[in-house]
Amino acid sequence: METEQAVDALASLAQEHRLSIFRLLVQAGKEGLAAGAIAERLGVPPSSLSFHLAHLTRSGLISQERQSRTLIYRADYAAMNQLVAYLLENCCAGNACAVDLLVSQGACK
Amino acid sequence: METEQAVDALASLAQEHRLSIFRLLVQAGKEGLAAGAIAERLGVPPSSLSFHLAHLTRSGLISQERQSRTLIYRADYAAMNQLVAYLLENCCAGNACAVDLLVSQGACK
DNA sequence: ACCATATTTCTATAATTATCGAAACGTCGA
DNA sequence: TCGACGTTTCGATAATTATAGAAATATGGT
Repeated sequence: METEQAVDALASLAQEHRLSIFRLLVQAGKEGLAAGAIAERLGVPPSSLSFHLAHLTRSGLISQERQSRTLIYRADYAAMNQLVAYLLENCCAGNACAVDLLVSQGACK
Repeated sequence: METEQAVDALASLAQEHRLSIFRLLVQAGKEGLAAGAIAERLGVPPSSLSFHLAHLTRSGLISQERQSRTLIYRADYAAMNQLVAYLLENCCAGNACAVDLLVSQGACK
């Protein structure tokens, strides 16, 4: 992952509503969630939500699929993993590293 | 790490100059770098640089120590690891995870 | 005390981003 | 084909963030 992409992805997550959206979608898993369902849970007006969904989509962290009248959004785990990998590469540089910490904590399974 | 802190840290990194600063400081290690040295390498005017350093400091990702006339900045690895841990907890949720990927790649030692 | 150096804070301005109502668009069912 | 539904796009405005010169602060050397 290149720096510009990383900045885009970070900017997508660096906003309360968008981070909440992303977390919801991660929880929702491969089923994903309709825009309306997200709006309902977060209490964000439709046009504002749409703005944030578009932001996340542009940066590649989520994807969109039309299912008849509703639009289903899903977290893109690969993109998120790439972002985390980028951060780890740029934060480890031979120093103590989050990976060891997380593995020892049994995070992620 | 709480969501508000995570948003702050993400916002700190979601800016070209600040991400560059952070990467430089990670590379520099515990020695750290003086503000002037950073300014020189990045070609950012002093007052702008100061603005970004303050931003990173506020969010806890870097620390400041005065050494006579110069101010030394250092990356705070613990803070960065906490951020990455937050992201992994919120991106894994039982799914394929960056940690395994990175361990198998031998990232971070 | 004074001057030079390193850096910040102040201040104003420009640029970007967020908010959200209203209008438009795509899709379905009658 | 018409109306209802789910959602986006448009457009105008508010809020936040970035930029950088100039002035101020802190420190050390003479």
